[in-house]
Amino acid sequence: MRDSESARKSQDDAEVIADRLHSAAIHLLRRLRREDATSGLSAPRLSALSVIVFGGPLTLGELANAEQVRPPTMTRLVSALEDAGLVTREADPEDKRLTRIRATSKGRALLSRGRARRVAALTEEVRALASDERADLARALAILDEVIARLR
Amino acid sequence: MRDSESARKSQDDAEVIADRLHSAAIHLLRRLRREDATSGLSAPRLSALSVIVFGGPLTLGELANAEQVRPPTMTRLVSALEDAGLVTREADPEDKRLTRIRATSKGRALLSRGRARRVAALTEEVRALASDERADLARALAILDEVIARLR
DNA sequence: GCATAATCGTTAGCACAGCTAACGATATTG
DNA sequence: CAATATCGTTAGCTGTGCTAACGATTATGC
Repeated sequence: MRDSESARKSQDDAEVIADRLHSAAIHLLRRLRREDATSGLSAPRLSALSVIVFGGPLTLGELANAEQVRPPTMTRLVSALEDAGLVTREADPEDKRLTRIRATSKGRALLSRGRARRVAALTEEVRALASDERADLARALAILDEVIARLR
Repeated sequence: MRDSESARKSQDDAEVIADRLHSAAIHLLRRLRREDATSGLSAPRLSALSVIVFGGPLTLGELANAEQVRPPTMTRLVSALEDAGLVTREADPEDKRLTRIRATSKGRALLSRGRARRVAALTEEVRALASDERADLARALAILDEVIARLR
């Protein structure tokens, strides 16, 4: 294979892979939306709660940043979680502009209890894979995380 | 490692992988939403158009099924594409209940022209990967496609 | 053959997630 | 101490998903 051909092919590959990633993400989320309903929380709310639980208390801005969402969007997500009694808002005594968001015990409980169930269907399918396939997937996810992080 | 440990670990792995997949899909789509705006079409519309262009003329039901979406949702997606002059609806002469949806030349043009641009940022990052990383990703996508298909 | 049942796509109406613009409250700075 | 910057919220828009209900058409059963 000549160099120019090789270069073109690698370029096509990148495009095809990007396309397939895009499509896979769309279809995966459409499927999971349904399963998420079982735990009573939508995917974005669950994702935000997870960050709050595992990332300790955070300000709303930090949270919006972590979730790559604009502040008004995060305000609403947090309000929904607060209404459900899963997180609390408390004013920072140092800087009263800030709102610290903290998970309640109920929020932590829901997350650990729901962890198995909320992506149950997906977990089931992943579990059914051969171990080398699972390894491929895990390796790809590490790569993907970096790709996504670099997309800022 | 004892068998029970091994079994538990593989179970945990499946759960962790499922979680990470979920999270990666959410964040990837949030990032790509912005890029899609460049081509003037949202991700779901682009995805539907792609199926129409490459899958030949389809009925609305077939399309909804292919995209794993309910008929009313697909009706609206198709209406938007039709308003943009990218697809046409035509009644089936055999069975007048059916609507055949076909891509216009404008629709085909947009897709091939926009292909590079619409996931440009993602393509860029994928292209920047080492070739073995790209291979990992491609292999994982094949596995992922099957996992998603089995999620029905 | 004709009434009944099933199928297809649409409409209506709801919930939710994303965005920008604009605004008060608080901190920082000149 | 006045002007400016930052933080979070509110208001209002667009878009995607759903279910329920409905007309139009086709298939079925008597």
